[in-house]
Amino acid sequence: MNSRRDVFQAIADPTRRAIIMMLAVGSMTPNALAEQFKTSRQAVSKHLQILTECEIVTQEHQGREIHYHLNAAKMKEIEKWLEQFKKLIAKRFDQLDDVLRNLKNTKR
Amino acid sequence: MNSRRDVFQAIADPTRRAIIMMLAVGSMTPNALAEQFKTSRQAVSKHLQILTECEIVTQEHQGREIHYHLNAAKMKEIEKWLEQFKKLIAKRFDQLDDVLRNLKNTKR
DNA sequence: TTAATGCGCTACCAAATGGTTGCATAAATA
DNA sequence: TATTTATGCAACCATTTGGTAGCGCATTAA
Repeated sequence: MNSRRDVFQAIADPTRRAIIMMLAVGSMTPNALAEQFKTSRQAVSKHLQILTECEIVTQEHQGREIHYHLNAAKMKEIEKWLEQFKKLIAKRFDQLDDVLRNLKNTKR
Repeated sequence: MNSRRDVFQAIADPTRRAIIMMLAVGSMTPNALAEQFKTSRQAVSKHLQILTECEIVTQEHQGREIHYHLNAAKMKEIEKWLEQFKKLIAKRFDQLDDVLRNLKNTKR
């Protein structure tokens, strides 16, 4: 309920996912980003603010422009969670294997 | 803004992530799930409804109990997105390599 | 200096979210 | 049959979200 600012929140919005993809290619300004989408500059700016709070993005002031850089390392957290998840799934299949093995052994 | 019901929405909430983890181990009823958390049965039920709409979870009626199963395949979508992302990042590093190579070649 | 540009920030708004309480229904139990 | 149990569902509420419009502040251009 409270404003969780984590990676999962960051990638929950499709516009934000698109922004992340753009910044994965190279740093950009809010205006440059906004031109790529159908949303306004302000909307993009708001997403950038959220992404900054999630520590997925950092600012670099260059004159009157602000370049947004991607903190790719932060994305590792998603990968880590997915790995954990996959480990649990694997364990489940292992248990299934055990069951199947037992069935095999006990069958006449 | 509209109610997007996708995998990314599904894992955006920490309680929902926990539910997914529980179901990764084995199918469970709402009551059994609720006992694991500090939230109410109804709250968990609402999350299960969202997860069902996201097609991450399926129901299996068994008498008066409803067993919720995880559709692990759906989680692949996250993995797929992450792969795409990593490909872009890799490309960026490749470009950086090019730059470095050029610097090396042109330096006296 | 004046005008234009890039951007943040503050309302403001409709819709969604996450949660609670209470009721209805179906199944198991006494 | 009466009661308990498992669950969904609707109503309600405070907060968040995603978006727009407009103001203000630097920085660059004319």
